[in-house]
Amino acid sequence: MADHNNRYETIVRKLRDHGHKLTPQRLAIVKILAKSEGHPSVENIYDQIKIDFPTMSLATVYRNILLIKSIGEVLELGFPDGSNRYDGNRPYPHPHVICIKCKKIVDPELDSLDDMREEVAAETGFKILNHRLDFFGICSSCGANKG
Amino acid sequence: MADHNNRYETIVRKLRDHGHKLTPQRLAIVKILAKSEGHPSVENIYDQIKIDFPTMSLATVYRNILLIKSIGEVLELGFPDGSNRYDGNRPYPHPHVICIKCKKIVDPELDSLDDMREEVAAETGFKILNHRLDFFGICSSCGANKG
DNA sequence: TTTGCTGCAAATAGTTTGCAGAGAC
DNA sequence: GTCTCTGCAAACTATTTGCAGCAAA
Repeated sequence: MADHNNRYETIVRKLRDHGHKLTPQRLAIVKILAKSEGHPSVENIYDQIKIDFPTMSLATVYRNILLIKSIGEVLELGFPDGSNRYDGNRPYPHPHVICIKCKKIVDPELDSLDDMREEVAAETGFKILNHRLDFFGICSSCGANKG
Repeated sequence: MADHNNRYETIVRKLRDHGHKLTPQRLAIVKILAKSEGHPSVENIYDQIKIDFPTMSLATVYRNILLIKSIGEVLELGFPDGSNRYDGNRPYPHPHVICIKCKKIVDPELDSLDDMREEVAAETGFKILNHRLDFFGICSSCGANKG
């Protein structure tokens, strides 16, 4: 998809503009982040890259994700159980719907959140900088395959 | 406050109904959960109880919170950085506003969330079971004391 | 008296870090 | 040629678990 190529180019350019070197490992990680629809995990990224780079280290994945986060080009979805999922396509806060069975993560369309932000700011006196909204449930495929 | 006493009684009764023993350590943990407005952390609970029970173990705090969670009487707010905060007053999902400076957590009043749940369910085909909504920002006290 | 609970210490697991060699520019 | 990056292994830290003694009911 054209969007994914754009994302790849955008992130690579931003890395270069910030003076970071473009190693093959780094580019492989960027490529996966840019082209994934499915909010991959660190392990997921690591496994995909090990096919082409058998010596790839998990530490390198962690370090590069940290770097790409620092330039604002990936959204980290950390969960309290310690799992992490990454969105390289929409690196800004947006709601997620998570299937608790198959762990699929979907981006719903919701536009009432901006109103809510203002409502919360007005009510609490906080200056709101960020937010996180997750819905947990059962997706239609998992709901159909009842055990 | 009467509400807090009610919460304490409710949780103790539910523990007894489930056949759990009422040890002094357990009751001390319940008391803190029931009376706290401020969403305490495990360390926070631990430190408060050590004043009266110097031999109290962190493991006991963890085990009892797990138990109280299992009977649905405390809401665990786990954060991706590994920190945890607990709400023994409203043990059901509700939005939170978190100050990123002083770590204060406030419960805002928001009623548009139920509509959102239905909207998401209709749009994605998920059966929504749970949700989590956090706003992050600077509270008015921290905003006033600019460094 | 029975059974579950506590305290201690060790184990666990995802992530981070130190270091020496490799490689982008 | 310089300076960052990588891979490996060790370190880190919040939480969990095994076990022996203790205590609620």
